[in-house]
Amino acid sequence: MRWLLHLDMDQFIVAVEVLRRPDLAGKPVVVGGDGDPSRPRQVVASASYEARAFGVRSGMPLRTAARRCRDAVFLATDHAAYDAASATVMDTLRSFDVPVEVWGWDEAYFGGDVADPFRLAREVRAAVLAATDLSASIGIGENKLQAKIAAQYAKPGGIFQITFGSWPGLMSERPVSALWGVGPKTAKKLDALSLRTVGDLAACDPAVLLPVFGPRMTAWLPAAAAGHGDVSLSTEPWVARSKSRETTFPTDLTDPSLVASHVAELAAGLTSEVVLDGRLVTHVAVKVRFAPFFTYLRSMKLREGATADPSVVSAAALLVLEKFALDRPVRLLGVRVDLLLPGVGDGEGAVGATGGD
DNA sequence: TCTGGGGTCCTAGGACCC
DNA sequence: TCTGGGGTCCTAGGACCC
Repeated sequence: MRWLLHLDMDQFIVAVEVLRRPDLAGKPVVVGGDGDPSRPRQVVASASYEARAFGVRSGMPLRTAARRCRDAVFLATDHAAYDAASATVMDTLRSFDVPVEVWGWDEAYFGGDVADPFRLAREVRAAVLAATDLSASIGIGENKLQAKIAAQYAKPGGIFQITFGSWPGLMSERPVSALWGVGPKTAKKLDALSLRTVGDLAACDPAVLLPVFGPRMTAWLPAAAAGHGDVSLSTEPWVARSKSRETTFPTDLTDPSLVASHVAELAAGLTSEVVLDGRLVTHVAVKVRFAPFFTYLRSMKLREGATADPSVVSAAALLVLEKFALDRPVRLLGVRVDLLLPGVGDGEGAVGATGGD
């Protein structure tokens, strides 16, 4: 029988920090930004269960977190540490004889044709704990959606199984937002159609969805609500489609020449990084967030085709920047470069598509 | 709750071509 | 010629996730 399992590390970022600071175990810990909650424009990346008990949530401003939980210990985010811990977790998972599909720092799908998924889950959980001292929860399902949701039921540190048989009993009364892929906007649109629970959505006539959602969503929503999901496992290493970097300034930028130099630097820096991975840049996008919070994105395909030249990309980024009227204080600047997929020609330089009939 | 950073995918409209 | 029926490319924006 084919089983999909989902490994989900428990409060991963905080857990990695506590490994380095064992004295913090069992305490309210909040990780985010530079770890200084007195500075504005920083948010919570991860909060320990003890901090969550005070209402601290990821995405919340650090200042708010500090107000809600006076005794919390605040720590700066340390991507390199999470990268390293994640690599150990995934290597451990890959040491089992099953396909593994990594989903970010702290999640992975695995499994396939396994006789005893609970046994596999127990062994994986024990191996991860032994290798990293980190706790994982594991969901078992007949597809990825079921496995992913099962992992939430398994938290913390447990194993939980969902099947088509148990799905309605577990999910029918839950809000549509419990489904992976249904966010606040979609939930609101569904609410306007009086579709509030997963059960409502599973039983609805797709014809009522079609005017509000596109054909894809219309097909997907009721299927997901009935517990259907992807059963494939791709072991292909993840290939980035794009790479971006953005900065929120502690105080707004008002000098357009500073804005321009910052954009040029971001673009050149990103290009240098992706070139190290043997990638070429095809498009460049510039993101500007004006005070108080108006965000715009403008982009351009590189006229000269895919390039590895940082100066070409930064010149293009400046061209894109000209699409903005920089007449207001700038709160955030970002640059994204889109990457040529390896093994794909970009058409530039290809001979004579002169065609015609 | 004055609201980060890094990603992916989908849709829609306009330009342009045959 | 006052008007069609595709198709593709490009950009903007929306939505979602961790």
